[in-house]
Amino acid sequence: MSKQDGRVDLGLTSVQECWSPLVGEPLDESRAAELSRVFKAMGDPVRLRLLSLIASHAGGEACVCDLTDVFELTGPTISHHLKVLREAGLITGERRGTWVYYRVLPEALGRLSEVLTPATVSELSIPAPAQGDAVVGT
Amino acid sequence: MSKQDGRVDLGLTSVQECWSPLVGEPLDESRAAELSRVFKAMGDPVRLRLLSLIASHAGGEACVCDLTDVFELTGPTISHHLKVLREAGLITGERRGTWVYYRVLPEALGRLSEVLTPATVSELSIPAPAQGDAVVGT
DNA sequence: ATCTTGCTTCGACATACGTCTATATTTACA
DNA sequence: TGTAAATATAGACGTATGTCGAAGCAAGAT
Repeated sequence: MSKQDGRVDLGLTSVQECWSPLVGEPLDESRAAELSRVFKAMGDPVRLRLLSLIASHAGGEACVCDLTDVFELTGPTISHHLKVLREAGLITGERRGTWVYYRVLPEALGRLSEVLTPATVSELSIPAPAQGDAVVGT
Repeated sequence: MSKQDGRVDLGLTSVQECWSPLVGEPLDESRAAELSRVFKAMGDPVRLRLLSLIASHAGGEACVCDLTDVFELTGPTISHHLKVLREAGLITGERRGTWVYYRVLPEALGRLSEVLTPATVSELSIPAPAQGDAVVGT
């Protein structure tokens, strides 16, 4: 994907460290399984909104009652979705008194964005290492 | 989620543009539906590997025959998964002669990473706008 | 023309998933 | 102790999804 066609040539030969895991080299079976579990958890509109509601809630956390009201779904259904997000490692829940508070695990989102971001570092508005090119680690 | 707790305060008051859509404000129903369709497409190990294989293949594209060999799955199944990725807007296919070549749509990955990245910009190694803070557009 | 090869579509099937109601569990409070 | 409120779990049910084999469609080869 470098020299012989019309696309950007970053002048890198040992490129792997610079590219995302996704586009740099074929994902191996186990990493794909691992990653797909997280994406699958986000592959439902209700769960995405839950994630977003939790993340954007004041204090970075939200109790289940805050979340249940937003949807026209029963408690058990919300509880189920929260469990899926929890088991995907995207959120964590803590009981305080009668209520259970959920918050997003930032590392999880971070790892995910790592998978996607570098793929398009040249096309995005993210300030890429400017006279970069020489950045290749080792 | 800014001043009153122990977390990073970027000194921003009108913060939305700086945060990802996901953590900045609750995702509205239609955007969540839209996004979740893409995540759902990536929520399968085979499809993730297909995406990765296409992206990392020489020339940035791969023909279906290149992909089929990698898996112990029948042609129709691979074809089905490619269709899902296509309909999610993640890849595009072009017929040249007998073969069909697929390539990843970089904007799609870009948009996705936009959703995730800024959420953790402070914890990642991505060079964030340095004396930034003033970056808030309008 | 007909055959072959590469890929897609169709139809069927088993399993996974989202939702519900009913029931359990945990904690607070009278 | 008992009752009420907030979540979670269990079980059931319909729909969606991943997989396959068989059949269809293009495009080159004979």
